[in-house]
Amino acid sequence: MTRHDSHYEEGTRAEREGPERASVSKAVEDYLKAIYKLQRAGQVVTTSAIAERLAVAPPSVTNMIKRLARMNLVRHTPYRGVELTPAGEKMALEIIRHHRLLERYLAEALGVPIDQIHDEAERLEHVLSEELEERMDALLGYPATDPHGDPIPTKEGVVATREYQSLLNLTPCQRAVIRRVSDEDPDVLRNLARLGLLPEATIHVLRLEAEEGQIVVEVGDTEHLLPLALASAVYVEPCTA
Amino acid sequence: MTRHDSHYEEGTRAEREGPERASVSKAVEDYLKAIYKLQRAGQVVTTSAIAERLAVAPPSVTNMIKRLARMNLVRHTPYRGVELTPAGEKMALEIIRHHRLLERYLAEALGVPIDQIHDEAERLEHVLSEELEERMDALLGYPATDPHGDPIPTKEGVVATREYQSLLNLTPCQRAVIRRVSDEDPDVLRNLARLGLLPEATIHVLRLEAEEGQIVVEVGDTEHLLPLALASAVYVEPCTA
DNA sequence: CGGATAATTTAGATGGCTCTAATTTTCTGT
DNA sequence: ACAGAAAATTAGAGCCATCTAAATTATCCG
Repeated sequence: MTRHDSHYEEGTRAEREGPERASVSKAVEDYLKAIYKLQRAGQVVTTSAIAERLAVAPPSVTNMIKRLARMNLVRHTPYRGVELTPAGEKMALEIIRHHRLLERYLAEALGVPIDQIHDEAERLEHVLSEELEERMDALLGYPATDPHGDPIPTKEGVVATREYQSLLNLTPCQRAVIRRVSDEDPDVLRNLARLGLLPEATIHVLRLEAEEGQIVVEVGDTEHLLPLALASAVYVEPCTA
Repeated sequence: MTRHDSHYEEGTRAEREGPERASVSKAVEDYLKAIYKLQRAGQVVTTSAIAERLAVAPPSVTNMIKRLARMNLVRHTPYRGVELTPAGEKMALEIIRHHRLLERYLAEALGVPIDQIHDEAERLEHVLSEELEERMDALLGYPATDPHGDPIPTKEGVVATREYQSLLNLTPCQRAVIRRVSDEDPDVLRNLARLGLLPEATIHVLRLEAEEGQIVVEVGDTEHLLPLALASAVYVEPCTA
């Protein structure tokens, strides 16, 4: 009866919270990741925030929250919001690690354009084995960040968080190294890539255009007028020289 | 209301049989693949054969068959068995293409041992985008077979089927090139790999041991006594010299 | 050819994840 | 401090994919 081995992998096993290996559905992983990111962005994580992030109706969230609470991945105070337990946070970080490692791999090994890697990784992250994770990690030389500049959590769940300042804060004549670009909007990302405005690039602020925070920057040998939408997606570390 | 975009992707859309793009659940893909393989292995595809292959109870199969029939992926004659429609076969071949391309990629680009590639590919095949498929294909130089020697269907759904004879049919002193190894049993595969008995290897049959079809073969410079379990998993093309 | 056996299907249930509509609770502004 | 608005939850439903138990249909053999 090999039949009974494979069908109850999704969730049921995790409920008796064995320390074994938590096989969990894609939906659960998506919720954990969303909660983690909202939590990290400050304040309490509300039902509606999760709903919006996952493009799901609020009652679906309430429903899932209850399941997550039963699995001890989340602590829920009704009407008050939700908080990851250590177990939940660990799981969230594993998924984020998968995601960011995949992004790096897709960009580096397969040459996938940076504005597409997010969506690809989004689908792959749920089926990446530890074995493959390890192989990709080694092949890439154990990278610390993904192509957007976001830190890749370690296998132990440690995230090297660093805050960078917005490109918008720079003043004319300053030089800076791009450290992170927002991965929110693929369009923005595609345009940044076209202009060479990606992490590790050095830029030189030439001047500010009066209206609406537009900035003229020099990258390599060419100068570009950056609209607000682009400039606000770029985070930099000013050169101290 | 971006909310309504993403939730009805699994199956529901395919039911109104648009010629657009069939987003289909993992389960549907698994059934199609199973039916394809059983169909190809000859005879009528029965409910119980599918059930056994997928390690699922027969009523689950009946249930899914009805859904597949509604989607026009399968023709079902109650109590008589099932047959893929052209649309169903095309879809099955796409998945098999994904699977075999992934196997090749995992082996070649990531160095995953041959006895593990099947299970990895099994999970990845359902989330591989056309974009990534194309990139992997190009990177590998458009390979014709997977590491077990099974043909990779083209994007158009053409499979270059070739029949090879079993190693067991060879007679002493014959030389042959291994063309295919069965991917059924990972253990067998691991042992074959350990002995260098993989596709493209040239072997030399030294003699047959009396009992139970054991065979002594030379691979490279060393000779091995192959138990039946191993020998029967190897398919060869005899050298015509 | 007809009854026993095997295969298939129907019936009915469950769990996961989603939805809308209705209700309850919390927040907020005057 | 309270009424109206906003947020969260409950209620009730549906689809997918699975299960077990029971009924039906096909097959096979004496």
